[in-house]
Amino acid sequence: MTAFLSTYENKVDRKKRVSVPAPFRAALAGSSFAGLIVYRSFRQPAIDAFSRDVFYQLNSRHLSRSLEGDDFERVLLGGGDSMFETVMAMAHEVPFDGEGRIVIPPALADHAGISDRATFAGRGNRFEIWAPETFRDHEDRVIDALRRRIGNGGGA
Amino acid sequence: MTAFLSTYENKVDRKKRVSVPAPFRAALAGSSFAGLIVYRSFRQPAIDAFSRDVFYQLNSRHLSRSLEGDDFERVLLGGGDSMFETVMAMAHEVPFDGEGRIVIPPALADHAGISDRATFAGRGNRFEIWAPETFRDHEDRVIDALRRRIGNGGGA
DNA sequence: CTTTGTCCCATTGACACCCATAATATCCCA
DNA sequence: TGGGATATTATGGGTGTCAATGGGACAAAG
Repeated sequence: MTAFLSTYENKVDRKKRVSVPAPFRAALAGSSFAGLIVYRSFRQPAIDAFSRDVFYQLNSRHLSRSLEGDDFERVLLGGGDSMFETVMAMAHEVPFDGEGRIVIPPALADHAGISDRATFAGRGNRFEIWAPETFRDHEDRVIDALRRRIGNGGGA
Repeated sequence: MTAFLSTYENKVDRKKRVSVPAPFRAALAGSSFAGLIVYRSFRQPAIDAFSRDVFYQLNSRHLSRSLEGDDFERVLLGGGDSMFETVMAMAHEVPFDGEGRIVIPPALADHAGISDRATFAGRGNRFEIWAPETFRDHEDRVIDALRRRIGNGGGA
């Protein structure tokens, strides 16, 4: 499976459309659905985005785990994993238009503070969508923390 | 896999292209992708370069580890491994052209201070790209430090 | 009838691909 | 061993293609 790599910044046009970077679309090719799964990030002022296939894979894995444990109650009634169930309810399916653009659901754009530009940040198996300034600040802080943690050991 | 050895200096042409030294390209032969993964070095004013295959292996291991552990929260929320995620976002995939050249992403060239010439320094499993003067200064200092250490700590 | 969203087509600007040349290293054979 | 032939590299530049963006037409919804 291809990974989501690198960071891209694109324009949100006046119809609220934004191009998903071509390399990310390529990583999604072969998916049963031309589009994305998105939801509000729990930890950050950002949007989490997945391939629909990975999402479905997660779901079936979740189901088989309950079945293997003969936990019929759980399969039928749910519960016991509110995180999982909450995310499923929060998720939006957003389709591509003919040019590979999406419309970010207003509630999510709001949460991320996205208005006229959007940053797509690859995270391997998924990617995130941010307001550009917010993203820069956030990454600067994270990189600083990492640099402090690894020190300049080895230096050479 | 062959290692990246020795140091080469090449010209950056007016289209910002620079030839990757042939021995380094040879070391990358057999990769599924004719090109490199590059990102800003954490510690130095330089660019780190990897084989793409190494990167993708990292990623798929990362996912399968989470799935095998049924760690849905980790997959869905991310945030469990900031080094991994940060590098994924910082990384650029740069393809070779027919002649084995790459275009260094402007942000990275800037970070390394590269304008019209670039130095490729082999580091075994990876290599680095520097501005020539910066590289010379840096190596001088490192070699000096090493020499002092050996001289004092002694033995031979 | 107005509004919202989807589809389709046009524009532009960057870059990947192509070919050409020069410089270097390598090989082969006398 | 020398010297020319040959392959491989590094470099320069033109051009077609595709991605990103903009906007209009049409359909669905209120």
